Amino acid sequence: MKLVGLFINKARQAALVRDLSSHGVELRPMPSSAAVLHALKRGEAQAVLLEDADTSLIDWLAMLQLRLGGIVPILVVGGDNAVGMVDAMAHGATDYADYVDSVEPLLTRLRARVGRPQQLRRMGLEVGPYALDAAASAVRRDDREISLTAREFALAWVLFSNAGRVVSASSLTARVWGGGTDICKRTLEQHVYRLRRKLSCGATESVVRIQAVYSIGYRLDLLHEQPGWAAPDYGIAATELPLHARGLPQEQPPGYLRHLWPGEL
DNA sequence: GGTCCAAGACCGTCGGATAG
DNA sequence: CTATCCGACGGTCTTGGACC
Repeated sequence: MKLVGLFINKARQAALVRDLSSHGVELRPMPSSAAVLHALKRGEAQAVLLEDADTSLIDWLAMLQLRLGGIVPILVVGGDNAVGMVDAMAHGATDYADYVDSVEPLLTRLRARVGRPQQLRRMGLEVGPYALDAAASAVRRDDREISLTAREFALAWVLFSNAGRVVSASSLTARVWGGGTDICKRTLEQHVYRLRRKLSCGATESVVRIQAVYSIGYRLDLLHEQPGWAAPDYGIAATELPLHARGLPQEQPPGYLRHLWPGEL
């Protein structure tokens, strides 16, 4: 069995490479999520191993899930500053295993997942009148399909899944293009511009707005309250915040975001 | 402290180049 | 032809200094 992996903790990475190797599993650590995609594209691995390392894990999962479409198993190994199994699974991990004294729990998970047909864990998002279908890379509004390119859909996914919250430009780049890639800021702006045009195209009124947050990133806002969903309440008026923090949400993710599961699309 | 202004940084948009 | 990337340009916003 061949794996590629992303780790923050290098000592932990070395221990895993050694322990897995003794059980006939080859783990190749990668420098970035972009390198992981490249290796998978060349058929050099059957699964991806990620270290549960706080916000890095969420970025890795978002990027890999969007680009792999659930075809390749993504297993998460518990680590320092872990976000935990529930959050990892909610963000698209195929499975989760702790690695404390023994590599056996991880091996068991690997044997159960690698080489078996994958069930897509999370297939869609519903934000206000918009529904995002990850399998089809499409966005629907009021039964009207908005056709997006792969990059545009990846960008939309990250923004919609963080509706009402500011996503930094660096985080957007990491999630859409993968960490380690050197993407010009103009490229991100160009894709945001195209996405804005497509989301508003044909609609009688614009319901969402991709708001630039000066020198920080972007935030997707829902503009009109409708039955069944509500605008986010940031708690503190933006004008009460210091300049650099205006637009940053102060509370939990908004309630109008709902993940869609197979059969709901 | 409040206001004005200039400089620099940033953003939105258009259009061209390149690769598949 | 389409998707992606980047340069150019004009408009907007932020910041810091000068002045009252």
